[in-house]
Amino acid sequence: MTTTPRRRSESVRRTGDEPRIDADLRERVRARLAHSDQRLTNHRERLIAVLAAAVKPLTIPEVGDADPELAVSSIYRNLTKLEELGVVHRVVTAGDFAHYELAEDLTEHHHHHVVCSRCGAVEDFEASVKLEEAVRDASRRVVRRTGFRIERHVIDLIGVCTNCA
Amino acid sequence: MTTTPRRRSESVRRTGDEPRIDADLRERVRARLAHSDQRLTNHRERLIAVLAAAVKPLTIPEVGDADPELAVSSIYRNLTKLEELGVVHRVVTAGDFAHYELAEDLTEHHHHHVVCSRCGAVEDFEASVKLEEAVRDASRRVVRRTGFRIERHVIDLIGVCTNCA
DNA sequence: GATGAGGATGATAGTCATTCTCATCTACGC
DNA sequence: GCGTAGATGAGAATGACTATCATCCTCATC
Repeated sequence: MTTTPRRRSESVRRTGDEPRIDADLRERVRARLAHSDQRLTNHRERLIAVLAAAVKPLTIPEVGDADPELAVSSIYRNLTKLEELGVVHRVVTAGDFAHYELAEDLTEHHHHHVVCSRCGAVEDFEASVKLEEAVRDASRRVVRRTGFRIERHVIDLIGVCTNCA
Repeated sequence: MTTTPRRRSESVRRTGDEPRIDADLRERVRARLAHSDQRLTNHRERLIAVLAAAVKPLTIPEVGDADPELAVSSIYRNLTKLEELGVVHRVVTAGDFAHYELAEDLTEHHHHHVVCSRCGAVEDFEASVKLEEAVRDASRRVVRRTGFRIERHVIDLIGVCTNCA
């Protein structure tokens, strides 16, 4: 815990009750939940809505700020469950909080992360075709050598963000 | 904290008092410490010795198992300090414990990691020239776009190790 | 070879993100 | 309406990590 906690209550949207979420996305999430006998509850849909609206992976406090109706314990519980089901993905950084984003196969947007080593802030970037090819080659080699079943890859660029510099 | 703590007390070496560490490595570490008015104490040298002997990044419990004379609180303190000084590097995974390894510029061995998403175990692998080139290109693009000062990159292959499969 | 000062050590207590508990609520079938 | 199974949320518990502080080196100076 060397970094200071980040507070960013910026746009606290006071939505009435309807979570804004694309109908197509909702159906895909619902299908994935149903596959494991899980419901897409109102709260879960809101959670998805917050993540879908974000342009970068969010921490739990950020999710709570974006929709204050969501209780912290429920955010944790639901994010954990949604991660098990492959709906969201947890991004691990050196910061104090884990970051969460929608799974790539739901957003159709394969990307990677730029991470600030000071404050743990995360941004997205897209890799070149050459980079993706090279990673795929490496995966194949590693599978042969170690016996790991490789499921995905992470490419992080680590540096210092403009805020911390 | 979904994974169970890993206990691996394998070869608990009862060294007399001399930490086995390559003289060249010791001088480079000492120089780096001296640069910030830090001493290379007996305990720190042992810590380095444990990491140098390992073929993969170790957790704090693993370091403690490898050299039981080292107190846990001192391991934490020293690893934190050594990381600040760029002597060791902290590897963040989804597991319960952080992993530590010697910094690459001390080992002259640029490499990346294969990480088990179940238990957090880590192995090393080396990337192809093509992969490294592609990452360097991506870094340059990101620097132009975001203003981040990029210092290094992480390429992790995430999967399930043979133990957990 | 004492002395003292500054840093290092280690047992223990504290911190805090995350997980667990459990009483309550909600959705839905009967 | 009634029952049941899962979802919620406030607060307690967990546990990796950090801070504290009395004690122990290390080493230069006398």
